[in-house]
Amino acid sequence: MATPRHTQSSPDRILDAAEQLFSRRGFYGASLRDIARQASVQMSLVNYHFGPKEDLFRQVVRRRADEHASAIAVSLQTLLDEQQRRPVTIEDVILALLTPIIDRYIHGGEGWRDYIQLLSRASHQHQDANFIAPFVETYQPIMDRYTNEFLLLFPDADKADVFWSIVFLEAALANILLQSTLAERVSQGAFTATDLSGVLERMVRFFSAGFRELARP
Amino acid sequence: MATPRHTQSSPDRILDAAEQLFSRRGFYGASLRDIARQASVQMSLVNYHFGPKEDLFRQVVRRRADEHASAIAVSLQTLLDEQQRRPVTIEDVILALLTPIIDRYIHGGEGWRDYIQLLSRASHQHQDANFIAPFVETYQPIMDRYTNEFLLLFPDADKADVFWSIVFLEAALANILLQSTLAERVSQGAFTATDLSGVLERMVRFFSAGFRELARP
DNA sequence: GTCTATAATGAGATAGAC
DNA sequence: GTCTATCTCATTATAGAC
Repeated sequence: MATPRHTQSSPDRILDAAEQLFSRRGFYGASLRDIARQASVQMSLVNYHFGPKEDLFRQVVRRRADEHASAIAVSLQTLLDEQQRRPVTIEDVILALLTPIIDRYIHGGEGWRDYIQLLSRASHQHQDANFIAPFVETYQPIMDRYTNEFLLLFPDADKADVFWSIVFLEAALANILLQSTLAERVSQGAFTATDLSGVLERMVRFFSAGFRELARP
Repeated sequence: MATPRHTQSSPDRILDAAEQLFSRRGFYGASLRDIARQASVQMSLVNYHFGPKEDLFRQVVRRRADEHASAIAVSLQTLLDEQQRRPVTIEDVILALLTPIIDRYIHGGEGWRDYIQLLSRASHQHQDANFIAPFVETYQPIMDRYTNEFLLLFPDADKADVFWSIVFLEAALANILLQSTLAERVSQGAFTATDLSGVLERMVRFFSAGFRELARP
């Protein structure tokens, strides 16, 4: 029995390396050569385990997307169950949507941070259908349910106002989680976006106020 | 005198083609081959006129960034001049910041839309210092002045709350202008982000409410 | 300024031995 | 499953004729 040089199997190491490099350099910028090198395997093994580059990418996405989509489905369902005992507010729904991903960003380790960068980046790569397809497939059903919930909260509002409010929320979320230097530049160095302490509470307050203002009939 | 096959000079055609392809496929995804083909020139001409790929990219950015940065500087100054006659509101400052870019997006033609996609994408590419450097150099000074103006509007607020509010605003702006399919997905086809009619007014209302809520001391 | 031709490198993918 | 070796193609960049 050979002593393994690595604690993880080759496929796992390849997935981890691909996740990191795709998230940092994008689909085109990350080469299979670099991925193989970082995973300490031969290039041919990547193709052996995962097929062509597009397939590798899809499997990188699926590994985390399924878990995350389930988590926001659960948090919404928990809220709907409570609804029988108390009225649900816009703050509740926003919190249910944001908590799972911000939790994973803060406590999920490097792999989750890499995946979340990839997810955020995908929201900006819509031209490339292949790039966003694995995300859309996974998230579309649950996001439709959230949209419906937002609409129910403001039954008298113009639907376009509610749609735009959701777009503003999702757009801000995507950028923040990209661990962007945006926060650092805005604050002129006073804080970084990596420091997400308090951002969840701030987003809930900020965007709830926005929803209420814009969705006023 | 040869009859020119094109109304534009070769360097202009190359810049236009590069702008479009960089904005749609990113820095790595757009090859010099494709850029040259789209500009109807030989590949060697690209290098002749603009040097290496990074230099070409920088010149694509600079062509529009200078004009846009000037425009938001002017709209801020106009506001500060009015300030002697009437109090300036958060709505005024947000409007001054957003109007120039949304105007250009709607009325500036394809070139401006391509550039704005590039700009939005850059806010997501912070790992690549070379990629965002030309943007930061141009926009940092004027954005610092806007940040200062936001802080002055809420003198009693926690500065972190104001910084985060700005991050939320800029993040949403970046995503919206990317002509993202996000809006289409959220509304389940009811409208597209390309249809930006009314988005300016909606953003001003939505984000003003968010600022006021979050910046309450 | 523009062309042809080509260098030099890196890309993704596969064949075949072990 | 893993390796070596190689194929084929696309990439950026440059040399040199006109």
